[in-house]
Amino acid sequence: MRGEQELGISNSKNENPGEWYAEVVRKAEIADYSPVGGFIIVRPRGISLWESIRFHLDLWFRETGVENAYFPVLIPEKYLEREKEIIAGFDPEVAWVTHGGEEELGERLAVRPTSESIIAPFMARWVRSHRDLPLRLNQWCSVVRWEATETKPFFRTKEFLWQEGHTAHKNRDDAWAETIQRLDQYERLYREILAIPVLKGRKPEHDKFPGAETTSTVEALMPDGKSVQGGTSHYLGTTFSKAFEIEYVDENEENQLAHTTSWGLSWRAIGALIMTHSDDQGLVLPPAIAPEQIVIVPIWRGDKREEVIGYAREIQKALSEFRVHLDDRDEKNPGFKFNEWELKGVPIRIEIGPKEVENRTITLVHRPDGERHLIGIEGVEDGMRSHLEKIYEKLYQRASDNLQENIHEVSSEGEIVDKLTSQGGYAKTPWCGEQKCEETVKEKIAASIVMIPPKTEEKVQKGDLCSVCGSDAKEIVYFARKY
RNA sequence: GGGACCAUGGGUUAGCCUGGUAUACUUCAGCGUUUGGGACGCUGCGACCCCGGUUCAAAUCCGGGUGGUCCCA
Repeated sequence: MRGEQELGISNSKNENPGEWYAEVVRKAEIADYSPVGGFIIVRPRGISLWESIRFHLDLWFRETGVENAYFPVLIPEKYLEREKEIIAGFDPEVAWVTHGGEEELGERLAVRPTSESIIAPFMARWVRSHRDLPLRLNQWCSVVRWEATETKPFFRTKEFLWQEGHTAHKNRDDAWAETIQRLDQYERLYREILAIPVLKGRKPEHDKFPGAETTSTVEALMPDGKSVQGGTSHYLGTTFSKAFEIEYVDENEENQLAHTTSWGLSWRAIGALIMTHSDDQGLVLPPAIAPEQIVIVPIWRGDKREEVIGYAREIQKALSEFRVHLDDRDEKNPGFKFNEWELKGVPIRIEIGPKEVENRTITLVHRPDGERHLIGIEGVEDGMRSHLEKIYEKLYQRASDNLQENIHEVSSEGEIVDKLTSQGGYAKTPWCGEQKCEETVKEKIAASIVMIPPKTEEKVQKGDLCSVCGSDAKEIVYFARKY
């Protein structure tokens, strides 16, 4: 039907993923484009997703000793310059404030691209003794990075919402454990809340956060074969402690440098969520994050209206532990409502008509695949819980299958190119550690090393050779095209 | 970092080549009839991305911006 095309999604996820994604984002009322290129306006349904992510992460952070704080959006240039790698790494994409009203400022102010350089000096002030450690701060805020490359809602925007955690510890072991703990929490968020499996590992030397000793990442594979960096956790060693003098007096009354970490997860997670599960009907959301978990659509005929609506309200009440919406609009017919709520991604639809009223039943439909059930209303709450769980399983399973099927073990440059060109996903292969070998691949197919798995999981075997240059391999790496 | 395509009411679009009154569907608002997969009738609101040029006259032709999508590195 014509009307369907115009109201619903007209691009196909398979054939035209870029347009499809843009269309889903706008028609599901997640976001709009801003008049300034690379910025987006996030609508209530979109922010609701972010708030849910924030709710869960924030809870887990608190349970593990993190306190929230807030630091200003503007950072003096002098502060930014105190750590030379930070300034070198971010300089090309810093937005500067130069005027207050008509008056030119004495010193220009950076709109924060990240907050290490404003938080570290205060950590230095607050930390005096080993008794002040560990110090764990987090802030929920937005940052601005003036990206030159093309932007895409949530995946790459010049301003984005994120959380940035900053911690200081007595020694390397404590700080390292911190980075791993945060990475695990990111993995948990993707798995439990977003129904997306991720791979954990570290970034190669040249792709580390400026000033970091190690950058760890969670990577998620999108259905189009590209990898998304879903969150990062940095072990900063004493780089920032030296630059900003974060020192403490230890148990033996000796001065020591603290070891610091930082870790962040942005609304890119929303992009990954949309891209992973949604389809040609629109958004698909896992139950844990859906603004409405269940929508009830009443269907009446003639004089049955009051009876049907009354029964629907009864069901709504029985399900009050869930996020339930009763769509009792008079002016829309059921078909319209079905399509609209599918477009918006509500996991479960309950249809209630005269038949259901008469038999004390409900018809229940799963959003991801249209699976239908006619069930009685005794124990409907428990039933609903298990249906929501099943929907989660379906989504996670499908994403997990996609990931497993697309990790290709290869041992030559030709295979890397072939696999990533024909199927996408990850090319898992031995690497000598030289950047030029990565460059060789990059120039051919714009794929790079996105992740190096922990040594405990993937170790090079004796005799493994770098698949590009053929010299002795130092580690196993994952090549992929990335967002 | 290179290249291609696109921009008309809230959404989808016709018109552009060959300059002159902007097309239709849909959404939206009101009223009435309606409800098991995007209902129907009547009434109403609503648009040529921006700046400049050519011209009596520009949605249309030319130049420059801005924004979006894609391809390549």
